[in-house]
Amino acid sequence: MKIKAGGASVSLLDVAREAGVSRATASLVLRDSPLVAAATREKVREAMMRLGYIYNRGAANLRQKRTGTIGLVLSNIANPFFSALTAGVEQANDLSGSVCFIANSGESPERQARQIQRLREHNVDGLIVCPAIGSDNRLFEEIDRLGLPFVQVLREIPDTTRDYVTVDYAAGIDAALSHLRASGRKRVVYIGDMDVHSAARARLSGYERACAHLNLTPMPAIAGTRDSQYDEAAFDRLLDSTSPPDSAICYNDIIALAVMTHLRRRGLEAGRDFSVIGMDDIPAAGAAYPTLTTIATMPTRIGFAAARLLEKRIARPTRRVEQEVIAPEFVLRHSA
Amino acid sequence: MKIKAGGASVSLLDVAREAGVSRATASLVLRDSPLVAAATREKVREAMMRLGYIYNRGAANLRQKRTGTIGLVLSNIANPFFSALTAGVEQANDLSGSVCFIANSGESPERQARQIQRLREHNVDGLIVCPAIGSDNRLFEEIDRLGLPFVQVLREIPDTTRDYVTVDYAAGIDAALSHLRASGRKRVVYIGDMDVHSAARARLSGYERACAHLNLTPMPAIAGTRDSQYDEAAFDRLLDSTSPPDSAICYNDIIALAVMTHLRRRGLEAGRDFSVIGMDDIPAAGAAYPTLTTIATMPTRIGFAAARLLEKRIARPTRRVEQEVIAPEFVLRHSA
DNA sequence: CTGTTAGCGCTTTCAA
DNA sequence: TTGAAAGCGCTAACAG
Repeated sequence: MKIKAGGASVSLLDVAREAGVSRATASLVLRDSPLVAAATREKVREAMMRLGYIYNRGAANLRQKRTGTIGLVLSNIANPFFSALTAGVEQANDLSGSVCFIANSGESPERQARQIQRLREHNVDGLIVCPAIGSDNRLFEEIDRLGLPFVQVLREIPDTTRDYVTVDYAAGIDAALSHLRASGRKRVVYIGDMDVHSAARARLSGYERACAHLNLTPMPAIAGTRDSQYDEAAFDRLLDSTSPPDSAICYNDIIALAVMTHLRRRGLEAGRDFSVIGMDDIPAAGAAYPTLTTIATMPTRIGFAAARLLEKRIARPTRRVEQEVIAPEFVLRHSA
Repeated sequence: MKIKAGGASVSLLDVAREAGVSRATASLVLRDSPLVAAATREKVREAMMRLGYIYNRGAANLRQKRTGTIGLVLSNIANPFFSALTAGVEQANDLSGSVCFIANSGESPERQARQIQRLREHNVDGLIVCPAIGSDNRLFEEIDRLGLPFVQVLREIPDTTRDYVTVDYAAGIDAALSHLRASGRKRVVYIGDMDVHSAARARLSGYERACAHLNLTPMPAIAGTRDSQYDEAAFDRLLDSTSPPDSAICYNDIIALAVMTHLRRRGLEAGRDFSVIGMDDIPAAGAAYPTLTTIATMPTRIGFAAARLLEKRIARPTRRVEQEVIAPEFVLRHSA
């Protein structure tokens, strides 16, 4: 048994020599080709073991179109919602045998462009992106001009039609408002209005349509910010007005939890005196007191679906564009 | 302006031809070599722009030792703690210009081995691993036999000395117990004892040593499981005993939150009737009611440190092994 | 300062 | 069923 000196890696040629065959034959063994005789295959396999051979995909990629890598570009990895999404992508990848680069744009379009560029240099087979707030179309247009398979998640860039995974927010909000109405609430306010991306707009318009449809009078929405704060003063004014709300549906769980805390400061108990419903079902929602009723937006499932969609696109680049819509689940707990 | 047909990517040779120079010169421009004349550089740069050239690192990597990629193998990406850690790694990588593969072992040593194998095939420059429970030494021995730079985080494999980032749990627990004693608690129980990995053992022994050192009588620990459950029946028996505990320090925040919920069921209010302290400071801790006092284990900082350590190891493979210990922070809220 | 040449480790015709 | 030869896109060593 000979081992190459200096940690230099053993190549297919080494294996071939060791097994007494040509490089081409060894290559066929590598890829389980039926063309090679069982005995030869065995010899080669043994040589690989003996030398501790590691397949060099980098080299193989030079000759093939696919690299078996994809890129996942998120607007904020630290957010538990996105980590669940990542887990979903990872799960699908583990099944398909590809491996995933992760990148964090931190809501910066510049950083996002840099990351995507870097991923392209690494020859990823495709990209899953949750676009940073303020992303412009040009980058994405370039991506599909180049024919790089690409799936958008959650947020849609305007004037764009491509593979896309999103959540049927309207359905979730409809379920939530139905529940509120059934439990006697009549004045539901929406907290966390912001016009930053399609998901935020979809949530608000889901509320508006549900109100119309359930015969509830919509109230003016309370503004929110992209870092999950909301206009507490405006909320206070509304609570002190002559016709205060009796319940709230919030842009996300983080805002909902803040609202509950604020209500407590005002001596109101969420669930009894005022109903609060969040969105996303982050781990903190189940741990809060009272536990937060919320609309679960199924991040793991979103990630899994996006990875599958990307795989399909990579396999057939010209297939028609597909939009997958994940059904949310209404999670009834104690805050509403 | 000519564009290659069929989405075939433009190579450095195309650029060189377009600019009227040789491939080698173009390559130098690519890497900002001072050897090339300003005018030539400009010509080449323009040609790159014109053709929409994308640097192919895969090809470059065939000639160089480094690929500018690292692998991050975690035991559970969906856990918010690890997503914060990932964000830290990403941050360091963004600075150093490398890019990060992410893999999830899901606490399965087999899956972990498969993922690491896959990453090696992609020629990663190094690996950051939080070993799955039950990992055996062989895989890791092989990794450093091959001289693949490698940093362990949080959990230590027995009989091993290599680059390692961990948290000074003992110091955090000491601060927590000091606080409990100062606020009049005398009987502190440890909840979540499990002998699964070094971090779990370090947390329990931190409790034992702090008790000794602060003159508190240690109580028999309540058992926990790796999926963050604990032996509630045993806890009940202890509460009903003749000498019940007046406070608890828990293996992690998840267990601590469950303990608070259980106390409430028994009519006890955390913070007033019984003190509860968690560990890690996950987002849910701040959102709980009462808000959870905890020992923040700084996951982002851990990830950042690990990435830096790995970078140093990659740069100088023979440097002496380094262990970095992150200082935790005691976060005083309302549960204790 | 720029060009020539020789590979990196693999896959892929094509021929034997 | 196996082998020889060419080449993927780049960098490194050397010569000019």
